Amino acid sequence: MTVTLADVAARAQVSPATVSRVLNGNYPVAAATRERVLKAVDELDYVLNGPASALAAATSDLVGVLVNDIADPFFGIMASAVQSEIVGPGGRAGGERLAVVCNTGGSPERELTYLTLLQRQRAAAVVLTGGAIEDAEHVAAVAGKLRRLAEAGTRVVLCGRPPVPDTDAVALAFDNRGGGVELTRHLLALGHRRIGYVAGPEERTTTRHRLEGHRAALAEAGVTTSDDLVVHGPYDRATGRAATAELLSRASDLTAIVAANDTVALGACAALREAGLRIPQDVSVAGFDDLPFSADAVPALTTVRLPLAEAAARAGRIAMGREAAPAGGVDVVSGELVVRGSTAAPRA
Amino acid sequence: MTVTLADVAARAQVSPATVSRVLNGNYPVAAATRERVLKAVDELDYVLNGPASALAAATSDLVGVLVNDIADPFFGIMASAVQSEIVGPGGRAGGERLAVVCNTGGSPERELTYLTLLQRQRAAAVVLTGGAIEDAEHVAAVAGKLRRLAEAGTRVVLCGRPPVPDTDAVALAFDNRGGGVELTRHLLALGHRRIGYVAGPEERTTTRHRLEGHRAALAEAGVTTSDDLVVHGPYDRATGRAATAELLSRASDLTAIVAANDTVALGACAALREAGLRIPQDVSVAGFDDLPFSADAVPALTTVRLPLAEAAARAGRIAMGREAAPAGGVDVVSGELVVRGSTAAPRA
DNA sequence: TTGAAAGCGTTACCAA
DNA sequence: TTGGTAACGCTTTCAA
Repeated sequence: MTVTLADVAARAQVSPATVSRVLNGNYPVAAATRERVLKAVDELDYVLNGPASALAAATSDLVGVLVNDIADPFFGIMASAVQSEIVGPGGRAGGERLAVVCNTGGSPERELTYLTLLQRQRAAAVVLTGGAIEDAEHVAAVAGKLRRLAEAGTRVVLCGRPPVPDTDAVALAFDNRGGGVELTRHLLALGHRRIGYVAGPEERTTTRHRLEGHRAALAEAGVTTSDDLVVHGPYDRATGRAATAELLSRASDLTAIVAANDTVALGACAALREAGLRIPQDVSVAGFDDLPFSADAVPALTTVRLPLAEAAARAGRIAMGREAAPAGGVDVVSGELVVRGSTAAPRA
Repeated sequence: MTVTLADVAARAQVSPATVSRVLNGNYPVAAATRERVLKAVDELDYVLNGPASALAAATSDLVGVLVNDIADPFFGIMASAVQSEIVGPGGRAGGERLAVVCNTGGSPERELTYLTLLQRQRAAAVVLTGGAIEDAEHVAAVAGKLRRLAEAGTRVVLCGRPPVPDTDAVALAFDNRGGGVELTRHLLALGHRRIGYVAGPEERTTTRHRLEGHRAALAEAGVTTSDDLVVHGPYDRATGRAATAELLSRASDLTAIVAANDTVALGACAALREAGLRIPQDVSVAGFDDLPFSADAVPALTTVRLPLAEAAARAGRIAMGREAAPAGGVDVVSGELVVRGSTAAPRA
């Protein structure tokens, strides 16, 4: 029914082994023979059987990408960056790897489930993006899974989360704490003193690090604040909106708000608009990340640019072995933060 | 090195066949035996070999999802909806299917390449999302590929694009023309007469249908327009911005702009802001789609809601055979359009 | 440079 | 209900 390697071999008058070699291009084959084989492949409209190939070679051309929320443009960009970088060895047409995007929704269980599923697929590599959950038990479980994956030959890349000990996983960490410091310093320099903070979900490395940076900047400037001015929630627009409304009710003298990420910042803008406040005249909004849609669509946004897309791309490259993994398997991206935007000084 | 089915069988004192049956749960096995097997699986930390399984069963648990741009929230939502619906038969934990998200970037070649790659993987299903490219040669090539995929047992779902003849692909078409009519009627009812239109890329079904609807609504109201008021471009923010600037320079008396989708609408808003115009007081912006971030972040946006996420979810279900395919394999979603938002009448 | 043949780990059919 | 055992289609030594 379906065309197999053997069929191609028969038509090209060579052995299956030769056809395999031509197709994989990793073995010397006489030019004339190659032509003959390629011709047969074309005539029979042959398509390699991936599973069979993966079974025999003990590795597949699938690359898993774990994201918290694929509907969030942030992760979409990450996924896209990874996808564009995972061309396989040789880089010939059709020899590309396939990205398996796994939506964990921030759930620890699903994270583990997907890791198992990818292990089952004998994935060539797995890229975990976004902040890690800070639960000792879960961290240990993930570490175990990653170790097992690595043992089975799967390259592991952590993008935007801290390295995992005892693993040869490549870690691309972002300087979230430094970003938090810089963002808040920026607002302080403009004269803001009452600053609300819409933080991400609790028990997340990104949330904690960014908040730490925020507090450090305030302390450094001798500005006192209170826990009242911090509200936690998921990285979505609804949270930004509700949290901002809550902050306004708690402290009507706020002049600025820091949002955990761009999506949250958009929600914050919506809440301010609904409250009849103008941005940035009445309240300035500053957000992390640098998503394309926020940059000029919401010019009031101060953006701390964490070069995530580029980093993801680089992570993909590292994962694919086209670049040596840095010593220790850890590579911290930092010092590349950019503060910009059009936040304004608080009204006199 | 790695644990195999045979190892589990040995430890549980049963045959490999029995272990396979327990794992697949699609065959009667004595409760006691099942327990024993499950225990062995757990103790050995066994993970099924996907490729081997796929080879033997002649089908994999991968589902391909083709999108134009995964960084666009629109497609992120589609991908997410599909992902959440593709639980395999039985629906047991760990028995889930994996979504392979393929970023075509709107390129015909990549579309075909990915289709081939998915064919190679013996994907269980393939979901093509977004408008189709209107090039005869390419359409024929895609149709051929889809036919071949179907022959190999892959379920094919078209989501947001027209059905493909001579294929048993399930098509979920959106009423783009109807949406276009409704959107423009809404603006006309508000009193707008000079309306700019930022269209999507040319040679795309969605672009053409939406624009046709727009023109039909104008004609129906006896409003004359000109090609000057239509600018084409990719579905991105930059296009919305540049196109809007262009439209303003061509016709300074515009009072409303229709954007091809939400992303483009955000860009249009940015351009208006840069031009010193207010939304919707000076110029109203109306966009297609209903992305979460636009609804309240840009309250000036009139939204024509094409229930895409739901449709994708439904498509996923159909694809998985949990729901009978409609007669003829075609299902047109229509009559569910909702016009809402806060566009305003033009200034007197 | 090419061929022959032994796996790779499951599934599914046929018996028992 | 369970076991034995051919496939499944490819890769990869080992020889020639």
